[in-house]
Amino acid sequence: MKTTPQQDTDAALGTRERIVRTTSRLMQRQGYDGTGIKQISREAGATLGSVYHFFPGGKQELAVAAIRHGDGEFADMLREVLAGEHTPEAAVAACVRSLVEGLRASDWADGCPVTATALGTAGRVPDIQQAAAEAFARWRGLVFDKLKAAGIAEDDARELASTVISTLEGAELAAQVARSAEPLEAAGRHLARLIGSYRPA
Amino acid sequence: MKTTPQQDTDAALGTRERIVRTTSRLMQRQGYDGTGIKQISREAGATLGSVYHFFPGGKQELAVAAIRHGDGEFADMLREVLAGEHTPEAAVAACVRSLVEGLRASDWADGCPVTATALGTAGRVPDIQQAAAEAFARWRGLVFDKLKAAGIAEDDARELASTVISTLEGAELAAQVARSAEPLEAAGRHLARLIGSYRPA
DNA sequence: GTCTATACCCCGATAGAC
DNA sequence: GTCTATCGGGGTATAGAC
Repeated sequence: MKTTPQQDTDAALGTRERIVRTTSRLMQRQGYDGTGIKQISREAGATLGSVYHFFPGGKQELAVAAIRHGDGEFADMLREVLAGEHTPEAAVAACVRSLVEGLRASDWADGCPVTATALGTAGRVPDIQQAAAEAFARWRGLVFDKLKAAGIAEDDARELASTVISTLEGAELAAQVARSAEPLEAAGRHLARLIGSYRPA
Repeated sequence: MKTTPQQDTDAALGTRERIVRTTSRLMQRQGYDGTGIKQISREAGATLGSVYHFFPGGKQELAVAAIRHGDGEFADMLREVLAGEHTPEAAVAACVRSLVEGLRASDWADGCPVTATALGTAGRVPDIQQAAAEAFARWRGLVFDKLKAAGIAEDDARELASTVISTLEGAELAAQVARSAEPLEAAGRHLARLIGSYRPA
């Protein structure tokens, strides 16, 4: 039985990991400025002293760790759906289904684990911007590999991978704002069509 | 000569309008939680009393007014480029150029005037979410009209308009994070190609 | 590593004179 | 409509016992 409002699987984790996951989840929903360190320590079941023990750099260091964590989570999901489908078109569709599922399960609250944090600090905190840029680049790289493996020319694949990630980001945002899966589903269909137009006969 | 750090054209404006513009500009860069009412009053050259006189609903009412203002600004830009180009493909390209110009001019700080505010308050403040949803819907409507006028079937045009707005949003975000025009330029080329694939012969 | 207490500051919001 | 003063609370961060 839990006495703190932390997430189900966090009980057996180390303190540091619990803090990182809690920070990631909170900043994903509330952004950087909307998330307080006291709230993090409360919901992670750690004292304020522990938080500053593991993250002496304070809130900025916490945000960077949270973005890296979200980066890894999303990359894992991407790798899984990319590996589970034969064509990149099917993989994009599977990715959309996964994103829709996550949004619905959270009542449209949990979008991209990087966007909210990165957007609220654009230009103000270089470390955070850097971590977000690395995340986006990693995700583009995973899509690029899949497109290239499907026989698409390298230059085309690189540009396409960029647009696939951009479009999924934007459509997830539109879905959150509209509280509807439609923008994501339309984007998935269009991305599949676009990718198909680049495939070798 | 100015003594307050407000924007150039704001000097002759009424107090209310000056407050709205300042709020829109600040929340666009810093988000809802990152923007303080005292900062708004300072940069708008209005006293705190004036701010609460015009916006008794406080910060939430300010945010809604700021989003409506940003909505109108972006819609005006959209109408202008859509009317200035014959084909929807050319219009999308012109739109990308306009977005890139705005990003560069602000050193990649000024992205979509709605996203940052809406994202940081997703689910928490229904009024803000509603205003953001209306903005997105309006922009989709403008693109829809252009696509339909180009002879694209109504159902296709509706879905395409959704993806055009989603992709531009996502690509602008990616461009901010990467501090590079590339994601937006790639997205523009791909959107033109996608639209072209729906046009009647 | 964990905990409590606290310093110092800015937050949103209000009151009431002018 | 404009202005100043202030309230109550929460923000980040630190100090130092255990």
